[in-house]
Amino acid sequence: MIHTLSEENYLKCIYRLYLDKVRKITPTAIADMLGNNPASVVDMIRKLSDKTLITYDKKKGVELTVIGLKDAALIVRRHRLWEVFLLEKLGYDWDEIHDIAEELEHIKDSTLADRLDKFLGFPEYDPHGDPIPQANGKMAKPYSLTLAELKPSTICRVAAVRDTNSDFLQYLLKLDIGIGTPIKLVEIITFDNSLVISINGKENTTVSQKFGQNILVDDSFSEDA
Amino acid sequence: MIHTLSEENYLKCIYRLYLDKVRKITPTAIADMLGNNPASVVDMIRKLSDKTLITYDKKKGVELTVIGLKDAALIVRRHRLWEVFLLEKLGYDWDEIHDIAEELEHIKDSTLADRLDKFLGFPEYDPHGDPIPQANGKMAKPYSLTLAELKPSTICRVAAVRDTNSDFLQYLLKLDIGIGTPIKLVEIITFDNSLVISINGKENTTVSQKFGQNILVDDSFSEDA
DNA sequence: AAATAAAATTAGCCAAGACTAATTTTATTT
DNA sequence: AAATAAAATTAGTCTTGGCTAATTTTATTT
Ligand SMILES: [Mn+2]
Ligand SMILES: [Mn+2]
Ligand SMILES: [Mn+2]
Ligand SMILES: [Mn+2]
Repeated sequence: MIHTLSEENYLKCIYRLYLDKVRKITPTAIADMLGNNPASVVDMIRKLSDKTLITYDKKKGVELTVIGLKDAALIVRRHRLWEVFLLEKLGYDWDEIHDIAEELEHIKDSTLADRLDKFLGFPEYDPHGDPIPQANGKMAKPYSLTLAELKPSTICRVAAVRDTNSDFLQYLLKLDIGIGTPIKLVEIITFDNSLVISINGKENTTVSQKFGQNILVDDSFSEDA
Repeated sequence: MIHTLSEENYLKCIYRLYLDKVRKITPTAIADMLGNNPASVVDMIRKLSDKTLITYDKKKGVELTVIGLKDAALIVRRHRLWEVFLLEKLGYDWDEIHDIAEELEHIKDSTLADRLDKFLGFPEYDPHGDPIPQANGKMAKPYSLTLAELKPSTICRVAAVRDTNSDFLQYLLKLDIGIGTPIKLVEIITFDNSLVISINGKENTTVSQKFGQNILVDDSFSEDA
């Protein structure tokens, strides 16, 4: 079964809410995420239900069916593989790739994703640190611990970024923060929860709580001692 | 100015007719090529005229403006660059790439084509032997001499294929004919203009006139003696 | 429990891009 | 020159995927 571009974007949005463990996926939640009108969302919920990609129940909200879950994962797979391609092969910066991948993910061909995967050397993570779903739709657990949740004096590595907004990514480039960069959380300013951090051993910098909530970290070092 | 997917497909179609030196590009000619209804074509002619990509005059038919010509060439540029990518990097066969490139050519990003061009090593021809337009919209003259037009006993090389239909390309694969393959035209059967040819020095084979009209050849050997 | 607010749904409208059927214009034959 | 055929155009319809405005349903407050 093939899907239209719009159907795929809705499906991906529902998948994201599902992964974020939103207890009840409502028309308004979807509308907010896509910037669409709730009335339009209700229409699409009907279409996706008819295609048995989702179920909808006033009590339970929207839920993905087994087919819907797999199809959504495969769209995300294509998105993230194309992001790797754009960054590694075509030399784009990490703040430029998301919007292009947003179009490339909809290219229809049964073997394209797998060929791209092979060509790229079977990458496990995309340039933003997000895990790439496999051909069977299975995906590794995304990172979930944020910099803002750490205790002071903790040392960690940047594992992924939550936001792929271009402004945020460019800010990170300026701060010299990328995937893998070691960061030490020096202090939390109790007044506004600002974070004093040391990036890669350099002098201290202060960033906002919002900033810290968008950096996903790995605080378990097996390789780095 | 950005164009919709449909606008781009119409523009490309008109560009093709222009390159084929069709004396007067009419709504029916466009409709036939795209498999659309002439009424739909008339609608789109209005849209493309409003965007000053073409002019339309009952006497002269459709003509590309300078902008329309360049934009059309850039769509073809993207199509052909993606075809090279799919064949050389992802390992597709030459009969599989056209339809996928038909979608990829519409991806919108100002630097994508040039980056892809560089990544592929600035190829001059696509896998079907068609010249790839440059970033400025200029393109080398396509090959135009067909196998069916040669005199018997002529030896040539396959330079390009006119048709990118999958059946035709698979037939060529089976006959072991690709771009660059040497072919000798042994004899023309006067009854139905069938062609007796020798592929790469092998024993004679007979092919139809239609077949010969879809093989573009180079009969001037500078490198091959 | 009533009142109020928020969310969901319905109804109706719009644009793009396709179609068919009918009509008008242009070209070809006789 | 008429008759006929072909091509172009117009008018009206359909589907997809948006929208707004109005209504109904569900949740929260008071
Ligand atoms: Mn998308
Ligand atoms: Mn990403
Ligand atoms: Mn196309
Ligand atoms: Mn080609």
